[in-house]
Amino acid sequence: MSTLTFWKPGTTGPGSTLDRATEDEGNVVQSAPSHSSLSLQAQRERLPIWKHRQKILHCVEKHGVTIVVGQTGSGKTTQSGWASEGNVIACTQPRRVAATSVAVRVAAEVGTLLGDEVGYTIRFEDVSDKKRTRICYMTDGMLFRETLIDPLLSRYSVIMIDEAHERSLYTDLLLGVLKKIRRKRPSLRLIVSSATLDARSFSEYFTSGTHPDEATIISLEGRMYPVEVAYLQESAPDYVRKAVEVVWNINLHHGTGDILIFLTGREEIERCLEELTELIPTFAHLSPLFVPDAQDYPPLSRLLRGATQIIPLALHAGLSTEEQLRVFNVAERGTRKVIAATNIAEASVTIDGVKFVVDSGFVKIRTYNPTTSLASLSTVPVSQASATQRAGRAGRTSPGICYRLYPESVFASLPTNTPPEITRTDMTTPILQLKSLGIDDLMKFEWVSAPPAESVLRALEGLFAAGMIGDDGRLTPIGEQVAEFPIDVHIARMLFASKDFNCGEEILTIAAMVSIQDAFIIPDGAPGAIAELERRKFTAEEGDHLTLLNAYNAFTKYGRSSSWCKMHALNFRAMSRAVSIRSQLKKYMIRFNLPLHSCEGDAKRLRQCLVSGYWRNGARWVADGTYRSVKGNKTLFVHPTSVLFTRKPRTGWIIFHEVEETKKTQIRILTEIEPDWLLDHGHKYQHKHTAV
DNA sequence: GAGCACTGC
Repeated sequence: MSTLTFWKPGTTGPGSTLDRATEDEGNVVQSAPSHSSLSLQAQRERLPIWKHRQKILHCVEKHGVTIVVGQTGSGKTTQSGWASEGNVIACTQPRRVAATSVAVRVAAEVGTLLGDEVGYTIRFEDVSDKKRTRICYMTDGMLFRETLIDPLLSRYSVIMIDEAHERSLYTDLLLGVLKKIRRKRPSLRLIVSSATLDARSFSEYFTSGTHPDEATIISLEGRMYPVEVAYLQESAPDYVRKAVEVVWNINLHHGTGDILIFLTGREEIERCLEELTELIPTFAHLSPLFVPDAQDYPPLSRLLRGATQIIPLALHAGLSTEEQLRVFNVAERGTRKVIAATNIAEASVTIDGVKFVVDSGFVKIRTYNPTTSLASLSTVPVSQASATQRAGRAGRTSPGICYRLYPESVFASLPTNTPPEITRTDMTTPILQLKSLGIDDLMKFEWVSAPPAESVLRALEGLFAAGMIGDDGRLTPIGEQVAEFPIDVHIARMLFASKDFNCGEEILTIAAMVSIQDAFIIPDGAPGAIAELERRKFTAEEGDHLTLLNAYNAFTKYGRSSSWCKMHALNFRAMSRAVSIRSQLKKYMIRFNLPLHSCEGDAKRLRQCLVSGYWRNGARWVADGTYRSVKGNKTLFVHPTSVLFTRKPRTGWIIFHEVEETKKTQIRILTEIEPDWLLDHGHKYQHKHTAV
């Protein structure tokens, strides 16, 4: 084992960007607690916002937009005039768990029942009362959706956007719409809560084109412990290996405290934990009894006394809920948890008790290339903001240390922030929604960060080709309706087409099933082979769409139980989500008078209907087992999860749900079709719009 | 014959 030398430039003290306290996190939704006055007092002390409420209220009264730096939660604004007489305060979060857990806490603090004065609204769950709720926590996507119904958001007097620095797609869209709303309705007050680095740009955004007093910035003290940052003197060629070495050294030289390692994906996490457990028996079996004379091995004896037993744990989104919850078990005395995690641990999941962070400095990020219309998943260096956030994970309950597996010079060269999601995503759905809001001139829309012009163009072209917008650039009647569907544009288009093919019932299920990820759980090794056999029971020879339909129907038939899923290699969480999505989409189908006819086992009709949504995604089988795309003749590899992974389709032609570039260009969720069906749509397209 | 960062409606 090589010795590691880290250079320690000093402690990051209060006032730095590390000093940010986040109050909203917590993965586990708490049950509504009943507070004694003592614990209520304790809660207040934990919420700096309570201490600073007068300061915030003062700003909110004086300025249209208040940017709050370093603090979250809107606590006591409830008791101000802003929440009286039919006025409601909205408070948005980028994630569902955050929206619910903050609502639970604030309800307890205010001393009301959840869903009464304080409530929350997230997809599939509305725990609020139209008349009584004064402060409503919600996801930013939910509030954006509300603008489609009430474009001025007239029921709200104050809107607070929390975690704005994360720059989620809907945070950005919401900020853009809110700036527009404030011109028409200046009485609406905004509070934007962000980390230090972005505060000024938010303030500049809201003051540009208005008067300089429009926005103000206030800074609140955080409550976090200092985190010492150590850098490697040289970059490691293999950061997984290096992470293992660093963890082992921490284990030898430092006292108690859990270790959190940031890696990029499941494969790395598994390798890291494997190498780590390989080390454990190496040292553990050399217990003092088996060492002939400890005096002869001073380093080893020191090691044996100093080494704490480690508990290796993985944390990534692919795990079941049970497996994810294991990271919250408190380590027994004399042991420490070593958690190898993806970016999920950066903001979504907070683990207290972590004293050491080991940061690889890399992250997997999804980017959309508008030129090729391809989404790609690639490993890139993290941003400084991200690295800072990761380091902060070591100082939640006590002072900590963050080991960065790269030199400080590399940190200095990292981009300041991760590019906002809106700049690296397919804009088709967002643009349809903005059009539905009456924003027809996208050139005039004030983006916080503009998406690439090509992205906007590509989206407009696609919407035009799909008949969602007309020659005048405005929404067509069907475009208006599709904009309301909480699903991808082309899938929504397919739901409308089901009317012509008499298969609404089945297409609805397929629409829900393609919206979830990973319906099947196929683990590695021997259990994987058994799971594979289970999956074959659902396999339809026509392809994956029908296989998913079979799985869904079996799931509902056999009682929607978690144990049944376990037996049949299905992901219970994902399947339950599909049930919720289906019932939500069904409401829209009824509203738009789309019949819910069954195709009565006529798979041909079903496949024809699929082509109406997916005709742009056609491909042809070639002898080497890969496919060539109809559009662009690109080589496409079948994803190994497909039932057509090993089989040549009878007709040689397929449509697919999505394509993604990883190491290869892969297509997921395939169905065999007749080439004529594709041509029919192609002709229509060519005929209607000559410019492809 | 082989693989999946993370959200959201």
